[in-house]
Amino acid sequence: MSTPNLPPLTAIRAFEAAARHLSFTRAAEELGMTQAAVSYQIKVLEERVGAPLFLRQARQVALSETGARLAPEVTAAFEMLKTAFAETRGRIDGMLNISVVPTFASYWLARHVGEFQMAHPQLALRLDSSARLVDFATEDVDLGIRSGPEQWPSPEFEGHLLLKARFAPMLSPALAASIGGVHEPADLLKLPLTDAGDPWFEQWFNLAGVEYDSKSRPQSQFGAQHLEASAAMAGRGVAMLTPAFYSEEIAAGRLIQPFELVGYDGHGYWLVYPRSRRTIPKIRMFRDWILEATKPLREGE
Amino acid sequence: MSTPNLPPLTAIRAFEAAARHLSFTRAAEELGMTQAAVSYQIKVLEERVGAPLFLRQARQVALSETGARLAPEVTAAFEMLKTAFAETRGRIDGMLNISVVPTFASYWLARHVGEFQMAHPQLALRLDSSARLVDFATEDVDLGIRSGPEQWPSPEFEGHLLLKARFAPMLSPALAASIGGVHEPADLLKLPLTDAGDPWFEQWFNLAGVEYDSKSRPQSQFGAQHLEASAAMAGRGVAMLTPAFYSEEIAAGRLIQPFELVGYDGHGYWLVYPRSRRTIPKIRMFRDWILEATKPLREGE
DNA sequence: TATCCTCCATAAGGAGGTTTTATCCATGAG
DNA sequence: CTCATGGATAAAACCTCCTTATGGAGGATA
Repeated sequence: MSTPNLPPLTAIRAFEAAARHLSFTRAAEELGMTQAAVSYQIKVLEERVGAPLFLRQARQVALSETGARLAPEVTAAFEMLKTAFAETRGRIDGMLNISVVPTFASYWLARHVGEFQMAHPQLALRLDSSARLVDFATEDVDLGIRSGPEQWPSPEFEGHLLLKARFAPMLSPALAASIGGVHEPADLLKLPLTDAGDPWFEQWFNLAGVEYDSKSRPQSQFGAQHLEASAAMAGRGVAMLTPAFYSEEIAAGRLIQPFELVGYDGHGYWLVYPRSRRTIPKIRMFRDWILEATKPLREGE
Repeated sequence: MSTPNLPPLTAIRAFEAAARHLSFTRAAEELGMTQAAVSYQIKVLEERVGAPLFLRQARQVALSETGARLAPEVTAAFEMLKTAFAETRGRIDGMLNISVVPTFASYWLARHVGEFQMAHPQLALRLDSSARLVDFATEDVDLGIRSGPEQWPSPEFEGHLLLKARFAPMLSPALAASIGGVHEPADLLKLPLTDAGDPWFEQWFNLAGVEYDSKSRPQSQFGAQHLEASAAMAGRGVAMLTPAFYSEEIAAGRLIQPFELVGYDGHGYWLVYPRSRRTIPKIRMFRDWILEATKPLREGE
């Protein structure tokens, strides 16, 4: 079929309201405009349709036959639109999609997200844990938690530092025992490293006064700290981890941190989201919550 | 429920088309606007809704979850509107409402309307025959056929003279025979008149050189000529009728017009309709047809 | 891998559709 | 008869919406 080009939508909307109220004046009130505007729009529509839609009677208008046939259909269509957008609004407001780097997801968020859900039970949370860099334009994500350098440099994104990514070597008690205990930093080099190419190793050993060259090691992949942690707990090597994440593992004896010395290269975990969306309630709710909840992580250092 | 105020309708329309095509460019083509305009409208809608509706991917856009939920509903709503207006158009274009004064309806239109319907079978005709003055604003009427004075005086109505309302006395043959035949105008005064107050009687008798004073007679009601005609044919009196309407009755012997003398006071039968609607096809069709079909009535005099 | 092509985003500017203001008219009520 | 209500209309202001122009990103092509 060809294009039966609809009449101007504003005119249709005016007609719809007027048909419901059988009054231009009340329709104008509902639509937040003047009676004159409604009258004009109805006239426009009547000219477009080629027939009167209302019969102007004394002190009131009545639907013409044409108008009477049209009105229920039009009202129904608008009803559909209204409910569709209302539902959408409800769904959007009630659903929070967060893309989180795996490490943060596993070792902090997983353990604390319950607090947020208790505080905001009306919000459904959907966590997507992936190392992929989130693109708010391409993916369906409200908030991201990413690791990145000191200043999150972007005019279009808002960024909040959640936690500085300090690091220190960790390993399983069994692995330490296998070489008679780890007493000085150099001892660690007697053991396998979970990700020898990680520049953190070089930085930390340099800090500890031990020579170490990462250039000769395999390339690291950043952001997979949780995998290294698993390997370390399994006793497969020494991992360079962020202590704040693993206090429970240390307390439980699954990991030990042989030295107090921690490195820091300016990287951290950031909460990020499009600046344009910073005032949306659910965004603010989560931001406020997580900034408060992670405050101990930042203060302790 | 409160007013869930819809987002701008133009934005919704752009979204609807874009969602169907999964392309802003093609949506713009369909809507007869530029891609930039669609992009802008989508953006407006996304800001209103508070969530992205499309995921901008390379060389194409995809619906976001929100968009995907919204799209079918919105499309359905627009579909309703389109079909509603399309049907309305069909019904309007195919239906012609005419309000006709009874006399003209009975004695001319009824006998000729078949010709019009043969010529335009796609048009459904609805004839309303009433003496009431038609008000195009208050009633659901496309065309009117009324009687009125010489010039149809109105800037907002178009008027075409169909027939001059000449008049002459008529009566049934039986009634004429009852007084031994009608030989001169004054003979008519021996018989009852169907509507003695009709000014036409006064005018005609004056024309005929016979004294007659309508002031003393009961008040006439104009436009009920068909009633007088019926009365005359039933032999109940002499009626002042427009000869053009009753040629068949005369030919059939149901009425006789004893004198050639006809009166004329400037009144006539007019086709009238709102000037603003003069270019509508069905209006033009009927106007052209009836002007042509009534041409003999005007030429014969 | 350099270039082209496609598709979307964005800024600035302007036209035209909407709306408002102000007023008039008709009708029905008090 | 006067007032109140509801709609129509004209003129002018407003502002939304669209266009033009341009840029950027990502595939496609060679």
